[in-house]
Amino acid sequence: MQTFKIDPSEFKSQHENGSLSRAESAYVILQSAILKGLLNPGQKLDFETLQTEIGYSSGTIREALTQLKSDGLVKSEVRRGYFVAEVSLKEFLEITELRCILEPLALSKSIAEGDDEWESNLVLAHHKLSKIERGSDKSTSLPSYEWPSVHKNFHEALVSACPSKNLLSMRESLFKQSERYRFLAATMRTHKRDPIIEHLEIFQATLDRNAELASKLITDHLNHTSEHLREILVNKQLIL
Amino acid sequence: MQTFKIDPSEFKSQHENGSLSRAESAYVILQSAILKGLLNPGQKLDFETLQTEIGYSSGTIREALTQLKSDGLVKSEVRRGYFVAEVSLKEFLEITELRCILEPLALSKSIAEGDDEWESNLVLAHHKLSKIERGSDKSTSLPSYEWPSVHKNFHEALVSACPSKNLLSMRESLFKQSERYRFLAATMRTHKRDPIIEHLEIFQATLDRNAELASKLITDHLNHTSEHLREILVNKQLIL
DNA sequence: ATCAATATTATTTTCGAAAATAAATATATT
DNA sequence: AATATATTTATTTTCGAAAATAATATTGAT
Repeated sequence: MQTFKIDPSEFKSQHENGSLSRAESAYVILQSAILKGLLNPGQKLDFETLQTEIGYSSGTIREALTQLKSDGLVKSEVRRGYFVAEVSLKEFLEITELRCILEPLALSKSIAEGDDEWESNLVLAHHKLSKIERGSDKSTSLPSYEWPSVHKNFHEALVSACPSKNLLSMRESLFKQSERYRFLAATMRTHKRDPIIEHLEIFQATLDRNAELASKLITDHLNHTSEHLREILVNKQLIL
Repeated sequence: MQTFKIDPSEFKSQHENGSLSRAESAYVILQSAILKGLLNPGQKLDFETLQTEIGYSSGTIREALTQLKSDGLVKSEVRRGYFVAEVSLKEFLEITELRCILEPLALSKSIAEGDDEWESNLVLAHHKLSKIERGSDKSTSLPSYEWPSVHKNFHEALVSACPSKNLLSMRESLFKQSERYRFLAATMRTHKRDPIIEHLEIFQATLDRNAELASKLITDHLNHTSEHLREILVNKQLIL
């Protein structure tokens, strides 16, 4: 019996606090394990192991896996069980292409509809991100473990005023999948100059309510990051 | 205790034949009931009723509901249970707008990649559709109960060679949601002239591998159908 | 020794009862 | 009578054991 080296404690607390059901906790735990690469692409996910790792019953685990499947992070075959979804360069490029269509669309709608609350929330989100990216929290250059969630937060704040729930959930699903490739490349080098400037420019164009410019900038941003990741992934021969 | 008037027999057989798990059967049964409007928007879905209607255990029902939720056909609140998703004109227009972006994209890719098998499959699908739409099966003008699945099949055949699984699953999800509004309007008047011609034109442009024209035609098609449905829905005051 | 048929083992899938939680009702207190 | 507290009832959520199915190993026949 293999072990997955998952540490459920940080997520389980949310269940103890009553805000999440157990199935949801299990979902969050597993999702994080897959995104972070603790579970390898293609790996079999057998209930026995997952139960002992996470602690919940088989039925609860099963519900979490069902949800993960709809995120595209897990695949299943009838009466064959569940597997971590595979990764490929082809898929990564497809995801990027779709993001380049949906992100600017969501952003434009958000810009058109965003109210004062949205605006201040965005200012806050960008402030936190730029602080971390400039490493002003601490003078150490070690990549902040918080960066992924703060970065995610900023991009979510940008589009959060978009009224189309469908669009937002598609966007979120693609964002999640991209995160997986980012972790694979393990390039949380937030001290690079380009992304910092790009985030700032997107932020400013959005506050200026310049949808056209903001759309162009976010598309460029996605393409740059994608190209950067692609190089690393191909060099490291992590995906084919 | 309410009853839903669901007839599970037609879908259950698929489970008996071994091709589907029970949870998947339950999923298909419930999905169909929601799409067809047998279950009303906003309606509470309590396990007891669903169990007696469909016959499977609560755990199996629960798994089906989890999947339905990711299709956007069902919503849930923690420890409050499951509900049929609401409908609204606003959402319908959003769905149409997204379809107008994703369908042409998927179609273009399909045209670029489609092989001979795709082509002959498409010819067949269009043949079946046009046969039903012209009512040549029977001279009665009663709307064929098969039309929805044949129509769905044709649109699926168009895009089936698109290599992006993500794009296809988003497209499918939007298609499903649109179906709901179509059933609501209950306008399976397939004898109308416009949609028949439109299907034919899309079909021809696709076979000609004219991605640009095919894209334009499918967008127009979606907008026309949408406008048609919108009128009916608003007139009947089915959605606000 | 090879292949087919059968038995064993390992996993997934399903079930329905138990625990946990929320809603509704009743009781007590001011 | 109105509000707060306790009790009951109704539902959802969780669990782990039983049934179903697939994978593996064993046996027997050619």
